[in-house]
Amino acid sequence: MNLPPLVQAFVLHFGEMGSRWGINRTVGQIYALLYVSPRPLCADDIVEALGVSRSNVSMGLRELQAWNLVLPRHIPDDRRDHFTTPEDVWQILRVLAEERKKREVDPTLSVLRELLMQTPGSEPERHAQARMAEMHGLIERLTNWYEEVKRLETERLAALLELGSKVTRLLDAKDRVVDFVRGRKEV
Amino acid sequence: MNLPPLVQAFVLHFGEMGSRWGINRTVGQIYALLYVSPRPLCADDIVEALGVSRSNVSMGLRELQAWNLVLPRHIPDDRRDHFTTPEDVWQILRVLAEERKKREVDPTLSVLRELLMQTPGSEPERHAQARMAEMHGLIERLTNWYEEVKRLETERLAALLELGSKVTRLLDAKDRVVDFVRGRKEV
DNA sequence: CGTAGATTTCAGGAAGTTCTGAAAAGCCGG
DNA sequence: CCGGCTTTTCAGAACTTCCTGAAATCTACG
Repeated sequence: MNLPPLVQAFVLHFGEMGSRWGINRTVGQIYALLYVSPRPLCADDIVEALGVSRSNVSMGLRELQAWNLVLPRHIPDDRRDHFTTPEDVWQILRVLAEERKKREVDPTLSVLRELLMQTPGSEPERHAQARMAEMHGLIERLTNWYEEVKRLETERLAALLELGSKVTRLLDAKDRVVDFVRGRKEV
Repeated sequence: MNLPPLVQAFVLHFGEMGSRWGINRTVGQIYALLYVSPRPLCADDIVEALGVSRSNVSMGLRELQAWNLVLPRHIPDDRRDHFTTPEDVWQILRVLAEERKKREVDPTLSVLRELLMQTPGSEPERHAQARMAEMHGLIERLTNWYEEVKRLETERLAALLELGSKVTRLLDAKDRVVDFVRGRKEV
């Protein structure tokens, strides 16, 4: 591996975290490298920088493309494919959330739906199904929320985050106003 | 494996998803089984139900305890330890979020902080550090939001989810009111 | 204490994944 | 359609993780 120390530390960390994130070391390193790189890199650049085999890089890039985490970029007068990550970290977040949902949540949701359609044949099955319904309900709320929020443009998403739990205070305020108005009508 | 079909399907699914969630098959199955079970189970019950070795169950339970995902429950007149999952799925969600953050986000955050303290020695390093700063900023916003939201009791959390992106409309309304009031003052 | 029941630890085999070099397949200008 | 450059595929080596049975340890009661 042949990189400035700051970059190397970052790349190595992503490699190690890779396994916790369900991607392998090389894929993590490639991503980290592309992320901090000032210009798009081609496979050979990556081989050079990380000191892994050419074919490993090829498979890694393939996987990152499947995740929509890297973008192909054409460099004039160079036949080799080059890759970058999106500039905007919020955009990266969106892609990441979408892909993880697709892989980690959606399959479970569909299995749950299927199992909830069936008729339980015994008391333990009835209980199990009730528990599945609870889980299904929770996941569905979360994904509905996510579907709404993901459409927000960055600006508003940031504002929403900034607000945090204070939102509920805002909600309370609204409720008080509504109550107040109702009260006046009823009087 | 010796389970009613509904339960079996659920357990098998969790086993398969296990690998995507960074836990192994057996751990996933044990969790699923405890989750749908109407009463706490002991290790032998699990061995019986899943058809895996006793020691495997022991290690699985150990890991689930490390994740705070199962609770030991004492059964009168039975020396064996029994385990359940929390009743409340919202509670489960909280624990899950907390543990995943601890394992998947916090280490990166601390590495980023460290690297941002260093002085870049070259132009590529300067660029890399700027990118790290962007990533750090985003993660910090997200975790701050999370820290606030996780304190909400279930009721309010649910309300917040229900609201979804409409929050921003509420925000807009507030802004309009503020602008209006300001306008009147300035007139 | 001693002992029966319960749990944990651990070495090593099974299963799964990651990585490599070599060979095959694509692609493009001439 | 040839020849050089690039990318992909793939079999198997290297490595990692998972799982088991056997042995060690723990624990509570008589």
